[in-house]
Amino acid sequence: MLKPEKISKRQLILAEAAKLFKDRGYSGTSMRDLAGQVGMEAASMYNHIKAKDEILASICFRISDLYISQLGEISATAASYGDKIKALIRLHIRLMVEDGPAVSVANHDWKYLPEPKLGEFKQARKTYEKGFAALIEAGIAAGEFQPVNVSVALFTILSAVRWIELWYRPGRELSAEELEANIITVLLHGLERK
Amino acid sequence: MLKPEKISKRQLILAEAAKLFKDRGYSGTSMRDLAGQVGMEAASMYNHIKAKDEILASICFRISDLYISQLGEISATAASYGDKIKALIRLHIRLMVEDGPAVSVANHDWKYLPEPKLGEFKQARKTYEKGFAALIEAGIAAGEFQPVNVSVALFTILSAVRWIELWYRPGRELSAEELEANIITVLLHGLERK
DNA sequence: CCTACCGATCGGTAGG
DNA sequence: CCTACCGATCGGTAGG
Repeated sequence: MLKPEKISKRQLILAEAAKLFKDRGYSGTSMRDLAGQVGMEAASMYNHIKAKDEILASICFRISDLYISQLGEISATAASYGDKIKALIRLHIRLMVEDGPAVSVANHDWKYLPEPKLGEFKQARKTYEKGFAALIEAGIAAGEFQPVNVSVALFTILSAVRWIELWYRPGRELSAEELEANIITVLLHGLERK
Repeated sequence: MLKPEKISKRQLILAEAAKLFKDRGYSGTSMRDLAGQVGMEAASMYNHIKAKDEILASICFRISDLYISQLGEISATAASYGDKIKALIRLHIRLMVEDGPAVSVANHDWKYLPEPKLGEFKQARKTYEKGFAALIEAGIAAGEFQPVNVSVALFTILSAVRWIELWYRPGRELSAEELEANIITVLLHGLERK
């Protein structure tokens, strides 16, 4: 028999955990902090989750799975490399706006995963980075992009979109669409006027 | 009477703390971890520092003071706005390579500062960001830069240089000079070939 | 889902 | 700079 209540309680714990981990870090968040946010005693949470690090793993891998599957879809389209990069930038911004705390945890707190989860996550991240880098490399080979160092281009783009969660507040002054357009301008066309 | 030994012991504690905070986070690093790294008992460190959070504050404000004073010097030169931005990018890369762990702590662990230090640090960061933004704004007004949203340009540049410490290993494949040149190309000229 | 509790570890102090 | 120790809090379990 399915227990929909148990599933949603677990989701609630994961969602509140993402918010707390984002604000105070994984080590800085106690199971009692989290229990208070969820509205139960710390001991009761163990009916829904196995351990503190299982919460962390669940958040991190949900996000990395999402990114990897989306990258696959975007890579498989017939668009130009410039348009594929733009689609990836939009993907990052959209996920950041819709799922901010979890994205933040996957970006910063993954290092507290215990082995072997830590190794698996690093592997997943490397898979994503390699797929992204392959698009940049192909764009250079096709003459679409400048012949820059691929790692520098990759991490400049990734860092620009990852840092959004640290300063961007939706609605205030800049809409998500304007944010996308401006980041694409800076990264693809450059700050300097030609 | 000056006690040069005490001063250098304190510096040693601060240097080792920066490395541990970078790797495990502030909350994830215990005073016993740190004491082990320094080569003394946890209790003995209190002869050199007042409290754990005083270590954090010392690291964070040393870095923020450095950035603010350097920004002032660069702003005061007669260079073009493009050259001023380039000089700031080089400053960030140089400090990252020379003082990586401390820069990393100032970028990530400042949020664990207790009040009123937390407010002071946020203020210092805002001062730096406003000075940087003023250069971008002036560059746009002078027709040197494209009319992009200033916040987007500012944080795209800042994030690109801050993220370097998470992936760049000096010497391997890419020298610091090549790194500088490539980042400047992507950020100022854009990835797409014109 | 709660009460009661475990052993371990935390930042920090007393006293020498 | 060390030994010895403090009260608080940690992640987690037993038992209901």
